[in-house]
Amino acid sequence: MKDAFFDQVYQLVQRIPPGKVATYGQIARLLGQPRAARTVGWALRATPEGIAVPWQRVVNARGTVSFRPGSPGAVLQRGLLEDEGVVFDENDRIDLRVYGWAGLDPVEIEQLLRRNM
DNA sequence: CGTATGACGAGCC
DNA sequence: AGGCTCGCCATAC
Repeated sequence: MKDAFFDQVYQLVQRIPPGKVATYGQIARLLGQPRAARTVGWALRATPEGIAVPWQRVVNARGTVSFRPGSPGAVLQRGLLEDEGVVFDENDRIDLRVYGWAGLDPVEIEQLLRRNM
């Protein structure tokens, strides 16, 4: 497929339902690049403001926001998630067993990506 | 075309 | 437990 990895990330992240979160590594694995977690973060950082990508629904493997604590980005991401009903515990962590997104089947991934090439 | 850059993650200490 | 190192890899320059 001709789409750059970044675009694949955007396509998949748009499938995360409100109130659920996925991890960088999970997105990377679902796209068939299990070692590209950092690149997923890079892609989200570069998210075009024009398109509606729910970037706030992607957190790190520990269930925490990956911005420097107290930074504008961190406050914004947490606020957006809480507005969707996601709960942070006393350690600023999200229980992925509760709010973690199940992801998509390989077949669904293929269809999703093929649709946009 | 080589080097740098992380919104990561697993493992080691 | 919590911090630190080191590998990773698509892009940017």
